[in-house]
Amino acid sequence: MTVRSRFAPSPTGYLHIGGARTALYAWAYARRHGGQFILRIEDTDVERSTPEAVQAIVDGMQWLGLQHDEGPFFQMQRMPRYKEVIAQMLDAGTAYRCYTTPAELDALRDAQRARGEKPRYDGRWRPEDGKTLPAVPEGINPVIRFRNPIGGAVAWEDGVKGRIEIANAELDDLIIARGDGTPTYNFCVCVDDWDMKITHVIRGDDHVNNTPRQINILKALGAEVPVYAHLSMILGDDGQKLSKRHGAVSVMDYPAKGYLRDAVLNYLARLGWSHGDDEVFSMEQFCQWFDLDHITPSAAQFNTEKLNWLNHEYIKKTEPAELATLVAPHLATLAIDASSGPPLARVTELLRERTPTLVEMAEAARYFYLRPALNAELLKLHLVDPAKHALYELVNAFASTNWTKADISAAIKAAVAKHALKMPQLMMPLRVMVTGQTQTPAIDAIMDVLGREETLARIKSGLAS
RNA sequence: GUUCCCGUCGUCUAGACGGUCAGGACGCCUCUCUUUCAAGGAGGUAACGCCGGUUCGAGUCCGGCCGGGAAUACCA
Repeated sequence: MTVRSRFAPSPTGYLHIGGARTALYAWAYARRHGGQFILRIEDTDVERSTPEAVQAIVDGMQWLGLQHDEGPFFQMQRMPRYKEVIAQMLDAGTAYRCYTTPAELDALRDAQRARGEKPRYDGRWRPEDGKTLPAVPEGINPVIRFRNPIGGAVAWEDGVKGRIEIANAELDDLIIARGDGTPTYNFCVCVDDWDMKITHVIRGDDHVNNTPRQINILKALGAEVPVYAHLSMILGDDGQKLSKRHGAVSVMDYPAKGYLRDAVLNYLARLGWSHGDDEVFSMEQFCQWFDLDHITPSAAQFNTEKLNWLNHEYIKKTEPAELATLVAPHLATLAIDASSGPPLARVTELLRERTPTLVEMAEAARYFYLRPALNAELLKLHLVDPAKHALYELVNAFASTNWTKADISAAIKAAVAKHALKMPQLMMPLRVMVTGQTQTPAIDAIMDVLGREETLARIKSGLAS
């Protein structure tokens, strides 16, 4: 049996972080077992589905690098097939027409609730041996209901949660086609999973309650029941359920915030699944290790601090040239022209040790490309008398210094020694004059990258102030 | 209300068979390195929701409770 998993989002908004993790796990499971991963768009909710959302999902999957082997399939394009199956079920007696109106249903449920009962369809149109059905009313388009088994229970071995069993008595005859003939979600899923030969359904926790119904439908269809694995949800940083208000973050927000794809993937992989103590691993490793047994059943809280750490780990490992390509769009966002200064790769090499995200890296790169304004306050603090004299000398020395980090450093150290100063007494004023700030990479390295001409211009203007 | 799911450091988690000082990671704190700040190195802080039961022994098994979530739609 070859494994076939699927990701089946409904296109009602962007691909959010929870959906991304679900997709990642379903994808990894197929990869792990040499199977296929199918993308299916569940767009039967015509009211809420939009083409923009479809595009957003596709874009998100693409950024994540989660390639599907088949699809995307659209449920709206499968209507004839659903109708065909419904006709078959009507013939087979596993489904039936129900003429109860929505208003009647509401009244029924209200009455049941008033009596403290569980609201459910009472089966008034359900055919039974020896039962006389009501007369078919005029002018009502019937819905089609699934004839759910009466006794016993539905049970399955959930890949994440273990054995789950629900009594059929808890399940009523759900509607599988509306009055206008359009099929409903629980039914479409069954037909799709069946037709697409899905062997493993890895999806969100919110579908646990649908599972017994789907299993019953699948059985009525004579279909093979797939393995189900239900993932618990991801909570926001604050422990609250993710929603629009809570940065219910689209995955596409992550590249915009300067996160690397592999870092996001790694973080998501680790959020709810584990492989012993392993924290940092590649997607190749993940695909070899991933299994259902080590998925946590409980909800996970998203932790941006840890994502930042992981992202930084990845940034530190990325080649400067590659980082240059990655950070370029962020520089553009900040209106920094990277062609107006030193090669970007030299800058990223200096910065990668200290910036956890590409956005921070871009911000930190600013003074390489734009001469910083003199900061009077910092100059006053660091450009003090004993050092000032040495700095004037140093500027002269720099004119003939071989412009490499080592030689620049040697020149500074010579000046420190000659004037009996402490290292920071020269390093700090230089740092402030050259970069306009006090927290930067090693100042000799910065001067080297910036170039002699620009560096000296900045120092002179600082000394003259 | 009813059904189902979930409950280990602040956070992510390890935890086959019941016996571990309950381990790792992020964060935080301390020290260290140092050319500022980071990064790095070395330490430290901190958890089995509660109550019973079974057992020589329970995070692990059983029961109850509490807390959180989901479903109970002609949404998906």
